[in-house]
Amino acid sequence: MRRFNPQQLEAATATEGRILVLAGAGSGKTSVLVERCIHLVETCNISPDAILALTFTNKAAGEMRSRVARKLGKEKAEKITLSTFHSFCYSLLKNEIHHLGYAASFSIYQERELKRLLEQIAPYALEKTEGLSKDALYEMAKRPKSREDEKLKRFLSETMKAHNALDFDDLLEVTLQLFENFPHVLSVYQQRYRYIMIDEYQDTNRIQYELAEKLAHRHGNLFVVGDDDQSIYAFRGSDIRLILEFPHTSLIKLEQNYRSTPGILAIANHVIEKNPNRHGKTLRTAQIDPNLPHLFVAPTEEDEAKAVVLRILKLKEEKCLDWSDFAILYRSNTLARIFEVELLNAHRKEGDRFVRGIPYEVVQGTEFYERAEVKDLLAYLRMFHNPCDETAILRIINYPRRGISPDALKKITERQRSHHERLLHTLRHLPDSLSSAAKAGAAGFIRLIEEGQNTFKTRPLADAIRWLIHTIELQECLRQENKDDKMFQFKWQNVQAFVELAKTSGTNDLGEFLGGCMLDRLHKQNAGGERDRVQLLTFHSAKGLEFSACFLTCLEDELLPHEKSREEGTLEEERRLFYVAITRAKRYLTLSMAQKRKKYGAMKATNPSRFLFDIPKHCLEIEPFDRPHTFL
DNA sequence: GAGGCGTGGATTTTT
DNA sequence: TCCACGCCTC
Ligand SMILES: Nc1ncnc2c1ncn2[C@@H]1O[C@H](COP(=O)(O)OP(=O)(O)OP(=O)(O)O)[C@@H](O)[C@H]1O
Repeated sequence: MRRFNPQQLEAATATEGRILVLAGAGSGKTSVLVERCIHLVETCNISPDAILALTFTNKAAGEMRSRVARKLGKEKAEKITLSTFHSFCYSLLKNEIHHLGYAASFSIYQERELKRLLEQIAPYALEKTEGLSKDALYEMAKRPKSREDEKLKRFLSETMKAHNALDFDDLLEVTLQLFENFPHVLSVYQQRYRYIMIDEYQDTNRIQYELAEKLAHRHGNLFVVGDDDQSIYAFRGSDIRLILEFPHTSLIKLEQNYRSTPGILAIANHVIEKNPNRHGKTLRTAQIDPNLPHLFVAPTEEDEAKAVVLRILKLKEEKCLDWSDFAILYRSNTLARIFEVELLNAHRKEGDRFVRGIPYEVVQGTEFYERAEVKDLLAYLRMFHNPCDETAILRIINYPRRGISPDALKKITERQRSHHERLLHTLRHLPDSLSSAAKAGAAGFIRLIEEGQNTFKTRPLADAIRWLIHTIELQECLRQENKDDKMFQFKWQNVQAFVELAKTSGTNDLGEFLGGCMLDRLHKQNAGGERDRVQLLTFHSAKGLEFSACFLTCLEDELLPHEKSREEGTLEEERRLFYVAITRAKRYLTLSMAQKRKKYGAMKATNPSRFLFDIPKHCLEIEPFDRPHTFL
C-alpha cells in the first residue's frame, strides 16, 4: 500500500458503504482489492472470516489469495472466503441444499450432458420435437419464450432434481432460491459477511448481482471494481449496466496505469477508442520506454508458431526472463495445438547442452477432462457418490461391456419411465423380457455399485480408484480396444494421471474431489511440479492476468472478430476482447497472424483482423517475415 | 450383443 | 482432419 496513489489509498481504506471503483486496465484495481483485505484484517481488526471476496476465475482467486497470504500469513488468508461465485455457491449449497430437497452429494452436469438429457426428455415434455436440435432445446429451457418452453424447462428441472444434479447456472439460481425461500439461512450469511467485494464486476450477471445484493443487505458494505471496456462475457449473461448503474455512496476512478509501457498503452487506446458508447476513461502512464509493440505476418500457421517460439527463446536469453513471463494468447482453444507442437519440438540450449522442448502450460486446458477414459472414471465416481446421477450411470452402464445392449437398455429405461422409478431401482427389478446376458450384466453392475460405494467410503481415495480400475479390468479393456500400442499407452497414462490427481488433490473425500474436478478442473500441474512454464491461454481466460511478454496470435478476420460474432452483432465485445488481450502485456508485446490457416484440414487464405487497421502504423514496429532458420 | 467400417458434420468465448 | 453415430455383418 506504501506505493499507492491517493485514489488507490482512498479505495483500499474506505471500508464502509457501497463503493464503486471504475478504472481502466492495469490501473491497480485488483491490487486495491488485495490491500483492502489486508487493511481490514490488519488495521481494522476485522476477522478474516467476515470477508467475502469474489473473483471471476479460480486462477484469479488463487492469485489473490497468495498475494494476501504474503502479507497476512497463510493461516489468516485461508480464513477469507475468496473464490468465484460458482465455487462460493457450490460450497454453500453443500451445507444448505437439503432445505430445498436435494442431497449434499449433488452432481454437477456439464452443458453437454444437459443437452443430451434434454434430447432424452424432450419427447415426453413436448407435443412435438421434430426439427428441434439439442441447441434449440437448450435455448428453450434456458430462456423460455413460450408455454411449451416453460413446460420443457419445468420437466428438465424436475428431472434434474430426481438426478440430484445441478448445472453451472443452477449453482447460482438454486442459491438464490434458497435465499428467497429460507430467510433464516440467508440471514446467517448476511450476518457473517460484513465486507463483500467483487472483482471484474463488469462481467457479473443478473443473478450474481442479486446474490451480492442479498448478502450485502444487512451490513451494506459492498465494494465492486471493474472496467466497462473489459466486459467480454455478455454471451454468458453478463450485463454491463450492472456496473454502470451500480448505486454507490462513493465512486473512485483510477487513471494511472502501472502495468504497461507507453507503446503498449497507445495501441490499446487506439483500439478501444473505436467503440461507440464508451464512458471515456483516461489512462496515463509515467513509464518511459521508447519500444513499440511488434507486428509480423507469417505465411502459414506453422510459420507463425515457429516464429513465436524463436522469439521467446531470443527474448528470454536477452532479457533474462523466466518461462512463466511469457504468454501466448489466442481467440479459441483449438489454436493452442499448433503452438504446443512447436514448443514441444523446439531445441534450446540449457547450459552447454541442447535440450528438446520448452516447458509450457495450457491454462484452463480441459483436454484431460475431455478424454473418454477420464470421463468414464469420473462417471463411476459420480455414480458411487450420487447414485441418482443417471447421466453418469448411463455413460458407463455398459462400459466395459457387460452385456447390456442398447436394446436391453431401451427396455430398462422404458420400464423405468412407465413405473416412475429410479434407474437403479429398475436395475434391481428387471423387466422379464430382457435377455439372460443383460440380466446377468445388470446384476453384476448393481453388485459393483454396492461394492464401490463401500470401497470409496472405507479406503483412501487413490486406493479406491485403483480398486475400481482393477475391478472393471480397465487396462485389459483399453488394450483390447486399442490395437495401436501407442494409443493404448497414451490412454493408460491418462488413467494413471487421474489416480495421481486424486493422490495429490489433498483430499480423501470423494465429494470434495469431484467438486474440484468439475468446478476447478483440477490439474496435476496445479498440485505441484514445475511452475516455470510458458503460459498458453485464450484472450478470455487472460482477463485479470499480466505477463512481461505477450504474443497475441492468429489475429485474422473470422478469428478476431470471430466469424460467429458477426451474426450475433457483438463486434464491440470482440473489440473489447482485443483491448483486454493487449493490456495484459507489461513490457513486450508482439502481434501476429498467418496468411494461411488450416480449416477442417484444408489450408485456407486469411485476411488480417479488421482491428489491426485501427492501429496507426507509427505505433507499431512492423517486422518483415524472415523464414526462421531453424537449427533442427 | 459386439465390433468394424463409412459418412457427414464440427469449432467461439467459461463457470 | 477428426470424431460421433448409424448401419452392417459376424
Ligand atoms: N501504486 C502502484 N504503484 C506501482 N505499481 C502498481 C501500483 N498499483 C498497482 N501496481 C501494479 O500494476 C499492475 C496492475 O495492477 P492490477 O493487476 O491490480 O490492475 P487491474 O486494474 O486489476 O488490471 P486489470 O483491469 O487489467 O485486471 C500490477 O503489476 C501491480 O502490481
